[in-house]
Amino acid sequence: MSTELSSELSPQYDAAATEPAIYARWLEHGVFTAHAERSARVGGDRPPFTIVIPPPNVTAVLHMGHGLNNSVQDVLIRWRRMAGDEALWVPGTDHAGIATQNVVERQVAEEGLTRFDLGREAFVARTEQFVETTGGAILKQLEAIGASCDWSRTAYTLSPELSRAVRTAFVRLFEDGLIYRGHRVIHWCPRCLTSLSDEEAEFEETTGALYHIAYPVAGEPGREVVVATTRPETMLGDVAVAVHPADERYRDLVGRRVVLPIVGIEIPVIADEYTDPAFGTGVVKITPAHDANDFEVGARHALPMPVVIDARGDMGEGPDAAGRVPPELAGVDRFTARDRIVAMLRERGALRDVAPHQHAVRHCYRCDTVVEPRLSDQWFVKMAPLARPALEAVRERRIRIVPERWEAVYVNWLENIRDWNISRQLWWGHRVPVWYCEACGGAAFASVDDVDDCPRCGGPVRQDSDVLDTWFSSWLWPLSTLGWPDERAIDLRAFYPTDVLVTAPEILFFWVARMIMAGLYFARREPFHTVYLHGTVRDMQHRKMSKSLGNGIDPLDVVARYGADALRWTVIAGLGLGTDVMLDPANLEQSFAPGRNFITKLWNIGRYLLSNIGAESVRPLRDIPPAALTRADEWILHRLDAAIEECDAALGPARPTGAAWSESELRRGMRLDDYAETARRFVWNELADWYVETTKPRMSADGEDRDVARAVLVHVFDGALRLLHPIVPFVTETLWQRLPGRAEGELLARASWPVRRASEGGAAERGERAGPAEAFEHVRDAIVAIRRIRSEYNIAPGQRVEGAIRASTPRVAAIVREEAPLIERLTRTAVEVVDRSPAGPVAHEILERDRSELYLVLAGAVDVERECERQRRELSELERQLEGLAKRLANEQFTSRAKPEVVEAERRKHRDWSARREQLVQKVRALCGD
RNA sequence: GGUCGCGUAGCUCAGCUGGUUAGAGCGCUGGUCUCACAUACCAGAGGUCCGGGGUUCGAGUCCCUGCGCGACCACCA
Repeated sequence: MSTELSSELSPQYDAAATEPAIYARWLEHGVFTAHAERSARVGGDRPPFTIVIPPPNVTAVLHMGHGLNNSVQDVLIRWRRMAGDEALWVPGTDHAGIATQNVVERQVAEEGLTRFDLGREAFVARTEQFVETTGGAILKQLEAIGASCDWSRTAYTLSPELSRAVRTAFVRLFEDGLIYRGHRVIHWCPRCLTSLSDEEAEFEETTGALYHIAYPVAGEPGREVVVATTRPETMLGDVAVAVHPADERYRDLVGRRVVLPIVGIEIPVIADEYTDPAFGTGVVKITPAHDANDFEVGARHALPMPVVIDARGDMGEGPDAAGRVPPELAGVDRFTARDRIVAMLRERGALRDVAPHQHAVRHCYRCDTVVEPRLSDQWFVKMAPLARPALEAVRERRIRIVPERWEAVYVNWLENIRDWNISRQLWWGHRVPVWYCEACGGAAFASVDDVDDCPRCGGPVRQDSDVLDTWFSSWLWPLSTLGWPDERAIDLRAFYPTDVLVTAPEILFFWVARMIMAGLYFARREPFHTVYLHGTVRDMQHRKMSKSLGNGIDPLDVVARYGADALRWTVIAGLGLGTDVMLDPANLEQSFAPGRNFITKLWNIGRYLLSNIGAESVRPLRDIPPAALTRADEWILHRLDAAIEECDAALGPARPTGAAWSESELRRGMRLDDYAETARRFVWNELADWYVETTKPRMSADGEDRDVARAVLVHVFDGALRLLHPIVPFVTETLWQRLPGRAEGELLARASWPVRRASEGGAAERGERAGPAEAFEHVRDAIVAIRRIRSEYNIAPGQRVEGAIRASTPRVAAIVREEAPLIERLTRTAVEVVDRSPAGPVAHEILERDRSELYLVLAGAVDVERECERQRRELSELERQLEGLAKRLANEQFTSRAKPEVVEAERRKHRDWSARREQLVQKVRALCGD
């Protein structure tokens, strides 16, 4: 990039060639690097503004979901950076236990091996190497979409620093009694060969069958009970059948025994409230080792818990299975076993019924295998004590969730929180920092540092072989990336708590809620004040984009074709609060047209500006005497102020003013689509469509006025580029570099966010300026009216016509008269202002006869008679409403019972409307002549 | 089964505490190569605000109900 003043801009903007160079320039100038010492929290003069990235899996490749998520974060970060905050966006990756291990296992499988063939150490080494060579590619890809992350702070959940944070957290929870070893039924993935947390075992609606099986009552030939089950194969592990204690039908059976078909052993009939008498036959089989509920029942009744299905999901061969699993079923896959058992039952006449059954079955969130409930020993975190403060943080508005409706989901989950299974039978991850002494057999202990000898007896120790759930490192992310557990770390002091967390609702429980718990528990502060949950990128059929459906869009492909700006603009402008973004993978052209077209528009405004300014320097706006400004100048400056104000309102406030969000702040801000739309409307519909057009004649005439137009144009375009930079950083930076007066090393990326010009002056000055700005609206209205009539009467653009305008007031007449040249230029209609002219319909008649003459009647905008009618209708409508309002205010019941502020609001409304009526009455009188 | 949400133009959605003529983008129709831009410009068409009832001077907005759809949670075998 050169900063030399150039009057030429290529006719087409070449994003692919420009963007990488601009990005390199930002890096070179260290624009993205945050300086902790500048944070007001450590004595600096800037409020910190921090976002931690939702770390993508280290082996992931960029997809549209990332594109959306990171565009949002970058908009916020760039906005705050320009607004003067010390902005920090922490990037990084997640080691992603199961996901990464699965990838490497697949590689190993291609060599005909399993991870067990390699052995733990070799497998982990191989995974490390794999991550080293191919991992983190996604971070490079984020650069392509313009992410302004502070790469000097890139973090990784399995790095030595973050591993230390993980161990410290584990040890603290362990010593506080919040981590315990539990023996119970958990979700087990027979393919990944590991346990899963409740959140990792996802429900999927499935149509299965409900099998009714007869269990003969022992010692009472001919009598039987029928149980219903969706999983007949688990019957091999049955230890009882249960009925409800109050169920009359089976009362006499309680305490008796029934014969378990196929296995042929006797099991007791027990009474337990868990049984629902209304479901099926009211008798339920109890398989404690393979069903979480049955486990509870089994525990209550001190029943044995034989395991009949092994870790791989095959019918077991272990000691428990002996005598229960028939030899012909041993080692058979659970689903095959189901079919065989059903066949065996049918053969023996024990199958009473098979009915289709709709139910939700849990699947592994990583490989989609049907989860097998399995009795095992796992590490759990006691969640209730952690959940309570997390609930309070949201209830007390120290954290807000946007959009608000997710708050209920959050609260609901936390109120019904269940303990978190954090151990995984994997090899890739943080190994559980618990050691067992082989010699003295004392209690297991946790340690931050590796342990070689038993601290009690000095004997040899053995570390727990499990690893921790990936999310056990992710939940520390806002802390660990900033230096925790070192409480004195400057980043931690300067940037924690962070500000906004941007993510998708899918990981509200997995990640967001747990981060809040961790922040409050380990650092006594909530980790952020805003959770922004955005929608999902979907195709035109509203399907989630996915590899398997082949309906994905590769963001890098979009960047290559239309540029990162086009991608960013399209997703940000299309992102209503909490709504999904629909894109058509089959038609990228159309999907990204809004972004591409808008960027082209910006580019062309830049071309116009530069071709009219050339290498000459331009006076700063503040050196232009206010009296020299034209109506159009005043108008566009006024519109810029309005745009700035609206953008600020759509985006902010950036943080709560107090310790918690106030009621009035709560629902404001984070409307990125409103911000984008406001900026777009300003640039396109106001700056380009109107202001630029008005400057054309001024540019071709020499003299003072040309300089004024140039000064205003540069000022306004500069403001527009600043306003748009967070969304489309590349093209705005490129254009901004070319504006007159740029010094070497000056970058838009760290220029200041625009402020309203009006706010610099006093209130009186603001009011004074509103006049000329409003006057231009009359000119605009006149032009639109003339164009419409020309279009209605099909007058060819080349054909000049004469028009007469009758204005509603002398003031409007004066404005139109003065601006006649401009009106003529923009409508190709010579206009004349007359005091008396034929009224609208008459004018049209003349027009029909002779198109060389066009009579227009202007009253604000349109023909006087229609306008008169319109105003009359409006007045009568207003009067009707006013009457109703008066009625309400006169109503004793209303004024005494309603809240005082409501009554006050109604009174105010009445006053406003009355004033409005006065205005209308005046207008109608002037317009209609009565 | 529980909780929450949604149904407004052909499509995707805005419409705050009820109040003038219900908006935007895309798409569509007609007209223009006007010296920054046809990836553009100008003009326009298009809505019984899901159905029914109620509250109100006034309902897209509040209440009830019916229909349709979605999300999250959940141990009904």
